[in-house]
Amino acid sequence: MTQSENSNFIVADDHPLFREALIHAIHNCVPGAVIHEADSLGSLYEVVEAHPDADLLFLDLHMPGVSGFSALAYMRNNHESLPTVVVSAVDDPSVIRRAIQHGASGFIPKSSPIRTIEAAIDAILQGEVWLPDNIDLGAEGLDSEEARIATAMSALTPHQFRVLMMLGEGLLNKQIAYQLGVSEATIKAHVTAILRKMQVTNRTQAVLAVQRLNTKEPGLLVE
Amino acid sequence: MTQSENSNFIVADDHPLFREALIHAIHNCVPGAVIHEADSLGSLYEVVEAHPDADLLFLDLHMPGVSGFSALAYMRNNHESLPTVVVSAVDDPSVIRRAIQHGASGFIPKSSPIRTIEAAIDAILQGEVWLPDNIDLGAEGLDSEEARIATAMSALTPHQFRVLMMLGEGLLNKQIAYQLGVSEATIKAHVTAILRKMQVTNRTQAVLAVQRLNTKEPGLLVE
DNA sequence: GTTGCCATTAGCCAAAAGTCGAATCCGAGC
DNA sequence: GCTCGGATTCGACTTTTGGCTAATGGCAAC
Repeated sequence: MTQSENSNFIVADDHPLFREALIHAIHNCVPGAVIHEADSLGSLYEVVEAHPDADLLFLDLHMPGVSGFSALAYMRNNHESLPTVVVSAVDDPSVIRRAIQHGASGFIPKSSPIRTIEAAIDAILQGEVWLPDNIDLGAEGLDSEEARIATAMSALTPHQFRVLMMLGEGLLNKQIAYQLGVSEATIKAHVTAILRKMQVTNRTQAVLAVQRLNTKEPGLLVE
Repeated sequence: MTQSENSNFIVADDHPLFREALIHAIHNCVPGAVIHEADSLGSLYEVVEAHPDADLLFLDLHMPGVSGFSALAYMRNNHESLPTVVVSAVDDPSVIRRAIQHGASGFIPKSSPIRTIEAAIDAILQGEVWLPDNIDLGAEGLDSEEARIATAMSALTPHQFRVLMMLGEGLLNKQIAYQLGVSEATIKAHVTAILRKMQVTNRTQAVLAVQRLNTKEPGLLVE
């Protein structure tokens, strides 16, 4: 019961059932809340654009069109005034830690009991950063390479970001153009811009960079 | 003290210090053991070829040239008679589970005390599958997509496999050709063969497939 | 309004990627 | 020795990428 003067929330999750459950929980916390839904990267764009005044975004890490921290990184750097809570089925401590480091205002595991979820929503609306129990954020900062990629990626325009995600599916320029309903020349222009901003020289490297922001653990490369 | 009639072992790890420690432990278990070392994918090929009669391979999951289960999958399907023990700094239960499912004869976390490592070596030489304590293999089989990729990958020839790993580093055909000392046309031919065997249509998709065999958790895609 | 950024497209070009067919090499088996 | 099949190699050819320029329209800030 935090505020009720027409609070605006956005729930982005591709699982209708869970979306509904979450919305229900939100209504319990904020009776008069207005809630907008998104079930994919595309609809998230639309909803965020249509409601730039939203108070809070509940973001799933896995939706059609995006996977991992890409969307979170992008959101945090392009809509700074919109706090984002990550809602995810993965509740690995390192994933939680990384979500917070990427700017999330909280992390709600999907496996949480409703009571807990409601407590989380309340806490976050109070401005707290809510985390599951037993989570030690630890001192270790974000992998510097990962941070660099996140920053580079948030410099992308919405279209570019979307194209990048599609590159990450192994699609051809031609296929991307068709799916987005624009000419291949446009996609090429976007890709060129993406490569420049990401500081890589070809699409494969761009895709590899995106992979580093997946929910899986970071590089653990040579050490 | 299991056997000592000229046992042959291969230790593949890019960390000299740890390699030495492991060799020392092996000698403690098998006094007269002959040990061959590899510190990269390239040298692993050479050593395995030079000693096809080896009794056991200790394989690190992260070496220059390979990362994740790729090398394990390849080894298991191309040198079936050579049992392979995974030695890794990552000791996540799911990683251990997947290593076994990819055919490893055991899993030794690098963090183990020497005593434990020696016990593990002994056990494995007796033909047992050794695992760290508290590991429940569980019933869940390998992600079917992951299994498909592993199978496809083990159908690759050594050269093709190597090229695939280099694709996974975002290298150009030209760079791969230079590093392997052959013409670009050769690499292109390899790549074409790789794409066919992996059932993908371009290098980006091949790289994405390889990524699925990384130490990180499997897909957890749409669900 | 003007300025600037973004998105869109075309056209051109060089480089890279990918396909095909063919020559060569090499080990297993006869 | 010989043959056979697969691996490796490569050149020629087509398609895809990616860089560059330039022009258009929309939108937001100044």
